[in-house]
Amino acid sequence: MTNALLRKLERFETFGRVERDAVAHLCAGAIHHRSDEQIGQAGQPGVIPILLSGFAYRFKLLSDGRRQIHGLFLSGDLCRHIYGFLAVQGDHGIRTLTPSLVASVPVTTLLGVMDEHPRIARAMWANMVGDDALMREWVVSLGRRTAYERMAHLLCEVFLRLRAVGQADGESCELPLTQMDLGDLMGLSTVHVNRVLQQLRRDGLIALKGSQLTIRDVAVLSRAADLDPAYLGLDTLPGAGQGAPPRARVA
Amino acid sequence: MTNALLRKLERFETFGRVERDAVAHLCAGAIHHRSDEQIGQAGQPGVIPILLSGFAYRFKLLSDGRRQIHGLFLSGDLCRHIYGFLAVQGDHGIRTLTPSLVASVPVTTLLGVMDEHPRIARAMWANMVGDDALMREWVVSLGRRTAYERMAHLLCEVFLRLRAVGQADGESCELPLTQMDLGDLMGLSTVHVNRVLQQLRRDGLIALKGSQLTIRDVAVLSRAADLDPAYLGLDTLPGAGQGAPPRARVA
DNA sequence: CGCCTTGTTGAATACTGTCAATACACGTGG
DNA sequence: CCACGTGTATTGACAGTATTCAACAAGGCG
Repeated sequence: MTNALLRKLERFETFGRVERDAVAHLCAGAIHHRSDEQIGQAGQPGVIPILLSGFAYRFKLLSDGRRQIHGLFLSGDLCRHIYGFLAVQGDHGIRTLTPSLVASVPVTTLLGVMDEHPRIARAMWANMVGDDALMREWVVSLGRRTAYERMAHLLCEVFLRLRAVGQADGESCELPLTQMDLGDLMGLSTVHVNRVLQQLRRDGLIALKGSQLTIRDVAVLSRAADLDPAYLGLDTLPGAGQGAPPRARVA
Repeated sequence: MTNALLRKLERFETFGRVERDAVAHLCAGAIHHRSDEQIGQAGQPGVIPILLSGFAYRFKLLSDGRRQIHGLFLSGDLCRHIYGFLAVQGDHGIRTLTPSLVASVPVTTLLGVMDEHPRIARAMWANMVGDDALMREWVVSLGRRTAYERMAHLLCEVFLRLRAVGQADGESCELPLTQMDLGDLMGLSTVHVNRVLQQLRRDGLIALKGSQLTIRDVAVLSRAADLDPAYLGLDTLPGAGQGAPPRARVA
């Protein structure tokens, strides 16, 4: 299995052997986590967890126990913003959904590598831009899409993101989330998630058995989700071909 | 009137005259915009609009006209992430809510200043961390808070953010949003916004006439909103007293 | 004064949540 | 191999929240 982080970054920039080695080196020392285990504890604020395999999520609990998931991480994802090291980040938790391989990279190390390898840096920043777009899209979904559209949108998003890193098998992919997780992800009750899912099945848009998601027709599902086909950067790659970007130190 | 950006950044770092001048210099050449005018057009991707006075918002439209606002900008706010220059950013628009003074700062200039003034850089990054926390909190609100809590939370947030930059008058502040804007901000219909607002008034938590918002008791309203008192960094200032952070080039 | 935007209200409807019961799958221990 | 327990999925009935539609009021502005 090739390094998931590398695979992701290479969607934005073309790397040479040196860069590939540097990225691989970053991920050396990754450790395995079990399912439903916390990662990126507040205890180590200077460290960025990078998910090399598995699924994880970021969430917040309200005082009465309501949970909202506000980040879903797939292979190759950074579980924290690079500059997030500045903050205590005590306002949320990060947990695995499946057994996962996680590299805990000190920010200093990461920034050092980015400093030395401009192409890696550019890919990293482009990657963050994508994460932000994702976050904005979630806000749009939660605020203005119906439960049905929201679910369609989420399933599309996950499928496309997984496919982008080579983890989709044709029109199928893993979706190791319980209906409760899906609910906390999209602001719905478990029961309603169940009903919406069935509706999507009845409409012939998806199949879902166990944690195996199959999308009958991405185009159709996208339309049902009012998904902007460009937003995941699946056609154009931001940052590419714009010449040398300006530079500045993080701090 | 002192520079709003400077005021904001100085919440995170203590500046000397040199830094203050540098920040002020960044904002030279700011231009006035009228109400309901687009700023930060896609045409100039390398430029970051900085709001020096007034109110603005960032939004996305769905294909059938539904609008979701996913960013609210007050004096001193950057309307775009620093690294956002990498992307086309065509997925959303930014508009003023009131007459506003906006400095359009080229990313190169901004990064140059940050490169030269570490304290400014640190403050900028800390500021971005705060923006991210805000975004996450919005997701939580939209997903898991009731309309009543959501509204309470938003009003608290705006008031606290304005107070932090000296734009609150005691327990009152400006809120130049129509009920329709509020609805698009929090994923509610205009009618429901109206009803929730009235309930908040009846409960004695707020007063709202015209664009003047008065909060009877921030603590009580916070509790109604299930607002985490620490999340706006209103007690502790992230980044302060952590020693010299590591460094890396943006690209 | 009349127009337009914004705010307010009521009634009917639609959507989503809650509660409670049942079914199903999987792993453990007997 | 089966019984059992746990977690997840499914279903129905009902309650509650939020939306839609429609009308009207209030205020600013030319």
